[in-house]
Amino acid sequence: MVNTDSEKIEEILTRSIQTILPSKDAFKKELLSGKRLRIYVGADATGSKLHIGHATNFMILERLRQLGHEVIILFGDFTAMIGDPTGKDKERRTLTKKEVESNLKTWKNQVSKIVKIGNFNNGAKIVRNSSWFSKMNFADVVGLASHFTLQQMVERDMFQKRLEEKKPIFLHEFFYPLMQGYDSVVLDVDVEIGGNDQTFNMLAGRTLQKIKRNKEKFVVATTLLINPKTGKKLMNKSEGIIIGLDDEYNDMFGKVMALPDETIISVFIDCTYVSLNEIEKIRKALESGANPRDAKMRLAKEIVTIYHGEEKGEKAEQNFIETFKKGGVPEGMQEVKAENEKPLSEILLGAKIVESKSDFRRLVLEGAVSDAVSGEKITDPNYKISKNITLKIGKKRFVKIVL
RNA sequence: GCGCAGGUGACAGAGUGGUCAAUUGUACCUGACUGUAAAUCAGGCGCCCUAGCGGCUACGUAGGUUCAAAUCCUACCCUGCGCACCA
Repeated sequence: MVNTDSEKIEEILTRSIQTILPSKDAFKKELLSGKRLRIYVGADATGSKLHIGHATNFMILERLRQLGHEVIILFGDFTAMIGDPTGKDKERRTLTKKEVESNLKTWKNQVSKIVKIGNFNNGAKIVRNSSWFSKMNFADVVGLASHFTLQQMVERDMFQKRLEEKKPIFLHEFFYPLMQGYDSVVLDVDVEIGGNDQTFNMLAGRTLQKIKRNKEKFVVATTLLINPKTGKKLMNKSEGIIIGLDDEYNDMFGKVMALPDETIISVFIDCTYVSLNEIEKIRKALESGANPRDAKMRLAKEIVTIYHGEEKGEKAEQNFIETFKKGGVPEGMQEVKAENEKPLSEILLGAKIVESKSDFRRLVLEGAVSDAVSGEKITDPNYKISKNITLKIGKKRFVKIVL
């Protein structure tokens, strides 16, 4: 039986949700009806990386799962094999089967930190869309396309913009909404949850559900993490910091600390389990002049705890205090094995810590490389390794070189 | 198919024979200041080395002209706009 606690439902429908289509009331009514709904979240399998922006959707999914609804997580392996919808990519990379498999594995591992997956009381099911798309033939595709008009497609903001700018729009880009929409039909879902940048695609699924099954599909568009100052998306490759769900715990903690202050509250809401009441308290504290750093420390700890457990959360916090407040050396840093008398530049290049020897050279000349223990700077770009050494590169990179 | 415009570094966008490894902005990196935040200031931002007014590779692709090409010529590929085609 599903839980129809009105208060609980109201909270779920408020937190991190921007819009619900056709309407929040209609969806709430559906949830209150006691009917067990089938709900899904999809994500492309392009890389194995999921970040805390994705987590928002999975958190909502999990809340609904806990109410007793049927929950599906869609692994977009087929969509990934075709390429990126923004069309800009020149070499569309086709993933091999092996890559897809390994992506799925890490992906599953990350998602399971948030959503209970598996064959026990109401665990989430994982599906992949290659299982139906790879079987479709061209006639099927044309049939699917016949449900939409050019005008509907072109209405989309992103296309409008490109039309205005006279930038190319490739035909295949119209297939992404179609494919995503078709996922909904195959899975016969009642609800889809996704970031608000996915609204158009999710609505395509709503349209198709109506046509194919004469059935309503609710679209839940969640808020994206944005930097209120620049208006740009956080967790965006061009904006810098991406906090991956499988980031190493110290790294994760550090990345959260490096988030802009203005985003603290929204990250609390969208990426943690801290109650809204408590977040409100934090917000008020910040307003009345509390040091944002402390709020961010709390935030970082909460987030690390979700993905690495409480113990690591504590540890990351301590490490952070040791390293950055007191200027010490963090625990659990990357270790690189090296031969005696080997130039440091080669060692670091081999470990992909620097991009090139020139890069290393620049860093040395900028005074960015030092012995983390003694604090002594390395000033010779041709420095050869002769003993175990712990290096600090810039402010945040630490490496231990072991002979 | 024809005509016109265009293809430049992560992105945007200058440059139209030498002084261009390429103006500028954003992003990014480093230093100072800090709270591994922001703002600000300073520097950097293709690769290699024996580090120099050094070498190599790069302005869609392939050739060519020239002492010298991102810049000129030819062919090809790709994009936009317009015209034609409209089965």
